[in-house]
Amino acid sequence: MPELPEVETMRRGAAAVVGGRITAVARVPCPAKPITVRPRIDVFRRRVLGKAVVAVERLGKRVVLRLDSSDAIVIEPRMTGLVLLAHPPDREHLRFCVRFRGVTPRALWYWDRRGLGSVRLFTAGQLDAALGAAVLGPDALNVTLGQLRERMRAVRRAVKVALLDQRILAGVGNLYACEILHVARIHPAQRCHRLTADDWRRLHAALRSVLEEAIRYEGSTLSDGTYRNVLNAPGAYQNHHRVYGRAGEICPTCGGAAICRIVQAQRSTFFCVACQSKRGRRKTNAGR
DNA sequence: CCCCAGTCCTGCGGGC
DNA sequence: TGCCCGCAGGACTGGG
Repeated sequence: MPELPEVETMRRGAAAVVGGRITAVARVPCPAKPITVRPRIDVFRRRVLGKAVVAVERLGKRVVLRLDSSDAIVIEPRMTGLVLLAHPPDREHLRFCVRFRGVTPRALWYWDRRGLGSVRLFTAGQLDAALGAAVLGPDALNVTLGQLRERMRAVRRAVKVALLDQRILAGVGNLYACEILHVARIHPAQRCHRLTADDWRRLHAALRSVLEEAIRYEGSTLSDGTYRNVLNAPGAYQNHHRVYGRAGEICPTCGGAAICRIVQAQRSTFFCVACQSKRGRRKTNAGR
């Protein structure tokens, strides 16, 4: 489930193709239902052949290859997509290939077991319309405390659900939302408009620290083993998860309570009732 | 505004 | 032992 740390790891790896000139693009014949590629492959090919990659960027949970034509190839891995420069986990789920001259490695692959992801070619204008600041919130790694507070405070939803909304903040998914709220000691069902000034400060600090720590470990490879970096090596942050997937285990922070699992917006939320009490952070419980 | 259910998709593991 | 169902959830859509 690539979220910001996994996609950032892909981006850093894929930056090796900057300067390369595209010599071929192709869908890879795959027994499963084909992934979404837009526009049609013949049009896609005509627009990118001979163009050079000038930058590899990340937009939320997407990898963007900027071309010298001002077009951009946008790879969206969704649940099980991988950007690879070598050694795919298997051949049968390879979906798309871009070949280059002038750089090593000579090819970039898109691999996707479940095939929920996509590869799209956008003009600069299309990219702004689809993924510009009016659509996608500020990046979770760069957002300021003030931006975070103002954007999230505008909704009355549970803080965990709001963190997953890419229009409010880009990059956080289910796993890291759980981890961030645990470090921030905020109850995931707490409503955004009820958070205190100190809650916002801790949330902002935890956002940065958890995401940066996860990037240092090259993301999380869960028990299904899907997530890999561009060289097909697993991440290591799963060994440092405090709450995600650990229902019933003792909280590593307080050592005094078991981690609970609840469901919010049809997704699993893991948290510690002791560390992340709704009442515990407040000066007074009057009225509750 | 907010919430929910359904959609896409495959692999895996729990339960019988 | 083998099979089936449910679950995993990111992004999106439509209905209440």
